[in-house]
Amino acid sequence: MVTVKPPITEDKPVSVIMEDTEEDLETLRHSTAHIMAQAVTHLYPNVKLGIGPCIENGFYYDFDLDQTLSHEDLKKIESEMKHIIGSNEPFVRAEIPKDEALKKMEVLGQPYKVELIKDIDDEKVSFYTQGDFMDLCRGPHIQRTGKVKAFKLLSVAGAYWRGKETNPMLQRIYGTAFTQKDALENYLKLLEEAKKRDHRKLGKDLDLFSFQEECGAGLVLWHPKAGRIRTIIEDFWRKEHYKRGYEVVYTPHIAKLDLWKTSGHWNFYRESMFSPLDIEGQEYLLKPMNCPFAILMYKSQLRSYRDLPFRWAELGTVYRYERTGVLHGLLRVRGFTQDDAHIFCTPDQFESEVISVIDLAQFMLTSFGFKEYEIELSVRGKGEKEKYIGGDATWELAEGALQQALERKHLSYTLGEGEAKFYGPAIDIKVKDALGRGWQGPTIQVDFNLPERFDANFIGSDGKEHRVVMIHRTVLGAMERFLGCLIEHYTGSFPLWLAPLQIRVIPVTDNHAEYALGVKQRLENDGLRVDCNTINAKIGYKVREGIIEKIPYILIVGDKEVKEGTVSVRSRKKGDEGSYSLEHFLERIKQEIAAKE
RNA sequence: GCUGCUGUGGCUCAGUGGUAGAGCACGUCCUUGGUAAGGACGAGGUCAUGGGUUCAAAUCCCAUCAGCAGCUCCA
Repeated sequence: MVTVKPPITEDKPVSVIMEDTEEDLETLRHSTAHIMAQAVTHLYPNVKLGIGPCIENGFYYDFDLDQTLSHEDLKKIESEMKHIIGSNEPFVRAEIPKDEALKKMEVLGQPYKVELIKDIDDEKVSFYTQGDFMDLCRGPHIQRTGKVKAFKLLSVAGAYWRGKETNPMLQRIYGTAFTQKDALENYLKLLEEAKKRDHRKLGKDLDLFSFQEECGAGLVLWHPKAGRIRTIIEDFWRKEHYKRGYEVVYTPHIAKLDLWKTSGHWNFYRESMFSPLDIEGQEYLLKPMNCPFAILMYKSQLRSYRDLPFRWAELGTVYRYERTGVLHGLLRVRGFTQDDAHIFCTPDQFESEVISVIDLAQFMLTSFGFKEYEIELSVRGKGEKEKYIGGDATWELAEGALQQALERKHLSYTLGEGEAKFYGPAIDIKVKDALGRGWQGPTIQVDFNLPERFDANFIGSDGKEHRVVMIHRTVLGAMERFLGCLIEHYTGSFPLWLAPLQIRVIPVTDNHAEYALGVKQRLENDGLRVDCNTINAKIGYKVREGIIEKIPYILIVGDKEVKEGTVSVRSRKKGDEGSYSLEHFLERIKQEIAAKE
């Protein structure tokens, strides 16, 4: 494909032949955005243009229009785009002195472009023109509009000008483009597939959880099947924590306002907290975090360096006020249970503690089948120190310590500036949902500040008081979000060890019901989760029900099985597998459970 | 919170200014059927909630609640 690129050395445009690469696709999409803007300008001459970049899977362009765009309008815009593509106009690059460009955009009534040009730190600015449409743009672009072979406009949504909440809201049209028609179709199919994996849909279909209007937004009702999964996760979680020297603690859901003032939450986290409750004239707050309780517990007696580290784990349910628009199924809720823990240690122990938490987080993610995740080192943002508690020295120390732990583990990570918590930097691990959106799961946060605010110390070997180091961490994140990610990860087909119902026994006729119930009993005696479908229906029907419910194993028993003392096995993975003795089957699934497959 | 869209029986959805429909699911009965839907009959909805317009509203308007896409936020 050929692209029109900005000049490399000389003051004139050059064309460069390129392979069909990712960069190439970006150029195509960016050019398609320009064509869309041209089409919109044709249809709505008064439009004020914002910006129109390419993004991960396509492009968008922001428009300021008097009327709101509907899906019907998208179709009109699409057909106008097809005209423009059909006319096969060339993209022509031109450089204009900045002041001239400013005048031009003012005359054209394009205030957003004026603003953009003013921010450009150069004497000249570049424009690209195709046909009757000219747009401020750095480039590069494809050679002619006719090169666009496959595109589709996907949605309209509001977006603040330059991403600032105080700026006017523009209408953003999202679209995508590919070099080949089948690539576009594949992408659209992929989106359809992703919809089927959506945990909100599967949660309903598989009767896992619900939200009820009467209950409130962002408050999860865990139905029995999800309850079962959660119990399995929690049991596993507890076992693994005890193995690693953790103790399990429990703390209340509310505490006096003063506690939250001391901890700093009242000053730094108030907008995420629900309003105080009045209890006998005292103000109490619903907890948004578990940490102040842990530190109170720590302070309940004098601590010696000989006792450290303390590793106190807690499945702590917290409540955070989230604005209505940000709620998202199980992935962003208002009440959730963190698989929290607070580690109190000496400065010397800090690094090895962080490393073992990283190990535990990796072990947990691997156990639940997550192979891909991103690690981010979340540090303070530049020039916004007022958002954080604590002095520069402690922050730098903490940030450096986390970074060192990551490097010691040879883990690749990205740096998230301004992503730190208000009380300290963190290592955040993100897991992706069906649509590839990242959600924070495990997190390891250093806190040199709470110990200071609560004056939490230990007696060192020198007999003097020293400030204790506190680590907050989760290795799953929150139970709600984790379940949501699990559902999408497995498309609702949970591995045997997690499946709420592992096995269903189906008798061929009423005559085999007794045998079927016996099989069920036998399997239940071995701790398996089994039911037996004795309803009056043909087995094809019952098998279908079992498949839709994504049950890992369906056992069919009829005359043959009764006579031979066997079960006919239908697995979710392989389908009909023929008959096995019950003992053989038991052996097999016990192995599968142990392997967490 | 902001922009736009949506809200009809358990689920998926159709429908129109004159007092509601389909399929699936559910119940009863017939059928006893070997690996993705056997048949008959039946029950089930104040069309999210509260106002307003109208002779008349589930259908139009407003507000609230809830959901969806995105922005912002969060992380």
